[in-house]
Amino acid sequence: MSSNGEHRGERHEDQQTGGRRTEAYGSDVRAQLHHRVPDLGALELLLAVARHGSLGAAAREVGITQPAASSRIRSMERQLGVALVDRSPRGSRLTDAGALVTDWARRIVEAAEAFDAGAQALRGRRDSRLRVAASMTIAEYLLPGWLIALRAERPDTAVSLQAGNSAVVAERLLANEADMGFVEGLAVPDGLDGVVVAHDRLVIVAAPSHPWARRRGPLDPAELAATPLVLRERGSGTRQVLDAALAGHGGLARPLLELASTTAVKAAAVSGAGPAVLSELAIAEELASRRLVAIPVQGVELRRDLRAVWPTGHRPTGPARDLLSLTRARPTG
Amino acid sequence: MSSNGEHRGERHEDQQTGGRRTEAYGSDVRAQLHHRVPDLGALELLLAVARHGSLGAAAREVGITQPAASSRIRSMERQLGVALVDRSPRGSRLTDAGALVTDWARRIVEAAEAFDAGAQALRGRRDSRLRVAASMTIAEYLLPGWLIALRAERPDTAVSLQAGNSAVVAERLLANEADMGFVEGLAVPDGLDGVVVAHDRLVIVAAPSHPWARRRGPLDPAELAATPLVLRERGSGTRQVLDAALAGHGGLARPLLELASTTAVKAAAVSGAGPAVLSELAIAEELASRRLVAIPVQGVELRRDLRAVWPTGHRPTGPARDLLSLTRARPTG
DNA sequence: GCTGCTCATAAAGCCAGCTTATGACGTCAT
DNA sequence: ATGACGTCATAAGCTGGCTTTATGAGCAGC
Repeated sequence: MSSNGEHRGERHEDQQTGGRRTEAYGSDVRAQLHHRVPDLGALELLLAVARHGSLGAAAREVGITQPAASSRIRSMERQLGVALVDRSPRGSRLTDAGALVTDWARRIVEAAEAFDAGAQALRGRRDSRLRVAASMTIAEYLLPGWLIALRAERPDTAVSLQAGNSAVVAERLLANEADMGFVEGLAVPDGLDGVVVAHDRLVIVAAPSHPWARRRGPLDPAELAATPLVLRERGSGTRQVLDAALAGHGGLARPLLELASTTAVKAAAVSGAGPAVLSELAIAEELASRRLVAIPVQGVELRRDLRAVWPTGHRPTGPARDLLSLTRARPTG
Repeated sequence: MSSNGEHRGERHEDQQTGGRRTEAYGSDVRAQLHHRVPDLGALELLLAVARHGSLGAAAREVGITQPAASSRIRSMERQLGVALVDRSPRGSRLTDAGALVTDWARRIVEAAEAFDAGAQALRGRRDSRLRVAASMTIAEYLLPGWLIALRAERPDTAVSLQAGNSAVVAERLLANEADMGFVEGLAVPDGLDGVVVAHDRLVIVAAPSHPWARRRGPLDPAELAATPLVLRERGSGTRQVLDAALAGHGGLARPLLELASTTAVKAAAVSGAGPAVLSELAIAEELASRRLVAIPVQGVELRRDLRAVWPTGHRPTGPARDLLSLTRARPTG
C-alpha cells in the first residue's frame, strides 16, 4: 500500500465530495454532517430505548441516569424535527417515524462496530492471541465483520492486524510474526498453503450519465479491452486480475487514469471521468444510491479468489482455526 | 407498521446484543461504542485530512481552526492507540494504518449521510417540493440512497417522506397528499399506475450453528414449507410473498415464531431460534459477518417487485420524475 | 535571510451533557 | 381509597472536552 498514492487519490475525491456538499449548503457551518446527525451515544441510547421500551431502562443500560436519557432523546427529537418516542406513564414506545429513524441509526451503529473491531485489532498489542496479516481489500471490507463474529463466539480472543500486500503477508507469516494471513490474487505465495475463503468479482462501473449505462446488451471483452479505463496502478491486485483476464482479448488499452487507491478510482468514476473496474465489495454503496452503474460484460471471468494462508505445513490451530472456520465456506457468491 | 410489535421484537434483540457486549466488557462503562469510536466530527475531519493532505486545510474545510484540528486528530490517535497521520513541515499524510482507519471511518460517515437524508425527508416540511409515500422496506433500505443521489443531481429538491403499508401509500396518493409512492408486494393497488423500479428476493437464513447451514444441496420447497420458521406476522408484505410461493407445495407450516418487525425476526434468527425468511436487503450485514447463513432453495421464486406508483393517469412530472429516473432500471439483480 | 507554508503548545472561555434532587402522573395491589 | 412502584419531566449546578487566540518552531524556495 502506498500512502503517497493514497493521498494523491484522496485529493481527487475532494473535488467530488466537497463540491457536492457546497452545492447543497453553501458555506454554512451546518454543512457538516455531525451537526445534523445525533452522535453515537445518542443513537445507542435510542436503540436501547427501542429495545427496552423505557427511557429509564435504556439509561441504565448505557450507564447514564434517567434524566440524562430523557434530555438526550428530547434534544435528538429537536435536532431532527421529528417525534421519536411516545412517552407514557407506562413506558416509552417508538413512534412510526421513530422506528424508521432507529433502523437508520442501527446502520450507523453497525458501521461503528466494524470500525471498532478493526481499530482494536490495528492497535496490535503484543499480547494478542491471534496475529493476522491481511491484504488491503480483505482488511478493509471483510475482516471487520469476521472479527465481530469471532468476538461473538470467542470474546476473549485478542486479535492484532497487519495490513499489506501479498508479499508483506507472506513475509510476516514466514517470520512467525503472524499466525494467519489473508491474500487476494491469482496464486498462493511461495512457502504458503491456503484455502479459498471467499470470492470477489471485479465489476465494470460507470457514472449513470455515461453512455454505457444506457446500453442494452452486455459489453464485449474486446470492446472493454479497447476502451481507456480508470484503473488502479499496475501491480495492484485488481489490475493484475484484469490484465490476465483480458490478455486473450487484445490486452488492456492504455488507461484513462491510473490511481493508487480504490477510493480514488471510485471517486473518479463517480465524477464521470470514465468507466472504471472495481471490486464488487468496494461499490455496493455506490450502486445502491446509483452514483455508479454496473455494466455487464460477457465472456470474461473477472472473479478472483480470496484465500486464507499459512506457512506450508503449519495448519492453523487455536484462535486461528476459530477464525478460519468462521470464514470458510462463506456464501459470498 | 405496528409500533407495539416493533417494541416486542426489539426486546428480543436486547438479550442478544446486550449479552454479547457484557461478555466482552463486563459492566465497564466503556462497553459503550461511543467511548471507543471517535465521534462523527472527528471522523469527518479525518476524511478531510486524507483528502487535503494537511491538517490546516482540513480544519478550514470543516470550519474549525488548525490547532483544534491538530488536537482532535491527536486525541483520536490516543483513543485508538494507533498513529494515523505522518506530520511533516510540508503537510500530513495518512499512515498505512491511518488509511485503513479512514476507510472504515468512511463507512460510518456514509451511513450517517443516509441517516441524514432520511431524517431530513421525515421532518416533512409542508413546503416540500416532492412528497413521497413509501412502504417500510423501501423507506428503510432503498430510499435514503435514492435521496442522496437526488440531492447530488437536484440539490434544491426538498423531499418529505411518509412511511406506511401499501394501503397507506395508496390513500395518500389518491388524497393528493403525496406526489409519488413506492410499494412492495404482488399487485399494484387499485387506482394506481406503476412501474417496477427494483426487485427484492426473500432469503432463507439460519444461524451458522443450525444444521441447515451445513447442508450440501439446496433446500426442497416441500421441506421448507413443512418446517416451522421464524416469520413476520400474517399480513406483512414478506409473509404474503412467502405464502403465495409455497401455496403449491403444501402451504406454510405453523410458524415457530411470529414477530412484528424485520429486526425482531433477524434477532431471533441470529440468536438461533430457528430458520427465518427475510428480504435480502435486510440481511447483507449479517451475512457478511456470518451471523447468519443463507440457505439456498430450489424451484421456488421468492422474488418480489418493488414499484413506483402514482394515481392512474397522473404520470410523475417535475421532481417526482427526477426521482423516478434515478430509481428505474436499477441493476439490483 | 525572508516569506510562506507546515504543525505544536499554552492559556482561557464556552457549552453540552452529566448528576442530583425533586415533582407529577398513572397503575396496581392491598 | 391509599400507598408503593413504575413511568417521565424539570431545575440547578458542575465539569470536562473542544474550541479560539496567541505564539513558536521547523522546513522549502526564492
